[in-house]
Amino acid sequence: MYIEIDFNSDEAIYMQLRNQIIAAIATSQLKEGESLPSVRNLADNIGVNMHTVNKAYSSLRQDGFLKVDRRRGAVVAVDIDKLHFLNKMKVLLQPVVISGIVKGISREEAKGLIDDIYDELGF
Amino acid sequence: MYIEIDFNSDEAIYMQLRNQIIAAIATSQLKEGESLPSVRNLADNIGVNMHTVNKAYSSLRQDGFLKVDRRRGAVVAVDIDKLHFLNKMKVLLQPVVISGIVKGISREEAKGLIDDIYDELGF
DNA sequence: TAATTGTTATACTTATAATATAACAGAGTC
DNA sequence: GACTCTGTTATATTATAAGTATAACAATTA
Repeated sequence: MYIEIDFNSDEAIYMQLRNQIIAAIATSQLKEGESLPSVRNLADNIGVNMHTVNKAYSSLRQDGFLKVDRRRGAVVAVDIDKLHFLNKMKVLLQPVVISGIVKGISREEAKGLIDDIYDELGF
Repeated sequence: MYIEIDFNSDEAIYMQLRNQIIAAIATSQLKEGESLPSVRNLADNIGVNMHTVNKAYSSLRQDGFLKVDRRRGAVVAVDIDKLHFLNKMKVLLQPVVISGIVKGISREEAKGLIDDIYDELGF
């Protein structure tokens, strides 16, 4: 697990952590059933507080990317409720896409960006 | 201009304002060259502080959705630098789309969401 | 002159992010 | 049994950002 935190970013540390872990799952650097570093261990590694890592893990658990195994700590366990997530995803995409529309970005150009992202991850 | 603020939302008021103004531009409720309500006027209407509206206007100006005409106040004036905005848009879409990939949402399903958003706005 | 425009400055309150210690219950190891 | 490690919870503190509250400024309009 290679995590890189930008402390000058305006994005919260726990969100950077969250997004990078999800990306690691998407690229199979983290596989279903695999354990993540302990909150204390990862916190030491990247030089942040334990609670910051815990907040990232908690939100990942909340959104169905992790489960907690008392024996093995935080484990990758993606629960897939596509319908629910499609709605959530649309809400998140909406403001970004609408800004694009105003800026003259065509439907096909927007879909091109989606293609780019899928391509770069090898999907 | 119909603006509706959800004070219980976790989305900042000035961001709700910003997104709704951009959406109004996209749907031609606000047209190029049209004036927006004054910061004080709009602030009174929706029941927030003047500075909250000013923050929304400032960020819209910064991102090239408005210009300030000393005679007419804040005016819709979309400056279009597509290339720059495509890059910005990709960065914003990335974490959302990657989450979708992990949740098993296919490339075509993601593009379907883009279509939905364009369709709903009539583009 | 009076009123309006966006903008800037200052001060205050509130909410959230992040840090710092500390403790807990459950599980594994010696 | 003693010890260590797991996520989790509690409490307190600091820092930053959001939002409110007044006030003033220069430019413009009536």
